Amino acid sequence: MKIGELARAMATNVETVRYYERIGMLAAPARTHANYRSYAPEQIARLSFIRRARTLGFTLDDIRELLALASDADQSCEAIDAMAVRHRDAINRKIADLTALRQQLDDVIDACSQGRVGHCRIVEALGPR
Amino acid sequence: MKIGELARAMATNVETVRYYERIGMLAAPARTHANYRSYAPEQIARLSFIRRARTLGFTLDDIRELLALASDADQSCEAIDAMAVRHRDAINRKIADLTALRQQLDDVIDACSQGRVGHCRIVEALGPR
DNA sequence: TATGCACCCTGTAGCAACTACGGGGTCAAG
DNA sequence: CTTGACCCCGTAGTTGCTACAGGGTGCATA
Repeated sequence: MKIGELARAMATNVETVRYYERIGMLAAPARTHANYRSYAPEQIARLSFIRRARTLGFTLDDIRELLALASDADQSCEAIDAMAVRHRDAINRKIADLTALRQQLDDVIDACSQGRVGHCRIVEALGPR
Repeated sequence: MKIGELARAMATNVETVRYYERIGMLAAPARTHANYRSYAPEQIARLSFIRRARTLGFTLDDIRELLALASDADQSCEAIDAMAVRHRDAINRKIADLTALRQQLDDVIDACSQGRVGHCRIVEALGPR
């Protein structure tokens, strides 16, 4: 599988795949006669894992760790579970922060009475003190 | 006011203030005899605006635009209101994304039965297909 | 007076996770 | 045989800071 097909299949883009190779998230694949990258099923699966974990918000470092943990099938699931829980907690904090922030924005937006900038509540809300 | 006092007052740090100057968010302030930056009230107010808008999640580009709009007190408030609303919508989308993501994480965490990695639902959930 | 310490200066490089470019090679179709 | 879609490499840009390194300044204390 060439890099373009792979990228399309993973809904990512070619540069990202090459980037992952450069930083060691993916092993360098075999090359065709024309020096094109040629991906084996194993590497395709690994990229799939990486992309899915990324869309779940794991960092590349998290994913390195998850992959290391996942590579030993006999190991306990505990560490992986713990990572997922930690990550969920971080997401919960992010949601809480954004919700508070939306409330503040709602407040300034509601206060805006479509006047002149000189009396704009939004501008005032952002001003000093 | 020296840069250190300013930074403390704004709960930001010195490097950030200098960074804002470098990228043109803040004008270069006057200098003391010792070549120390010396901030006038106007610039302090501007930094306050920037920091408050940043904590509300506006990007520096957004803030540049807000500052430009806010600088003409006679102008209508409309454009500023529209920016705030656009921004709130973006935050709402972010909250929705994170909430969906938390649901997925909850699912895999609930499915995890503390077994071996070979059968870990989290690993499976991230795997190909 | 010396000296220590907190503060200030500049300039550059690093972070995460890509994205975009420039300048070229390869391959299949028409 | 040329056009277009693909591939290669290397480097630099993005956002919003943060962290040095290697120096200067200013005030209090011994």
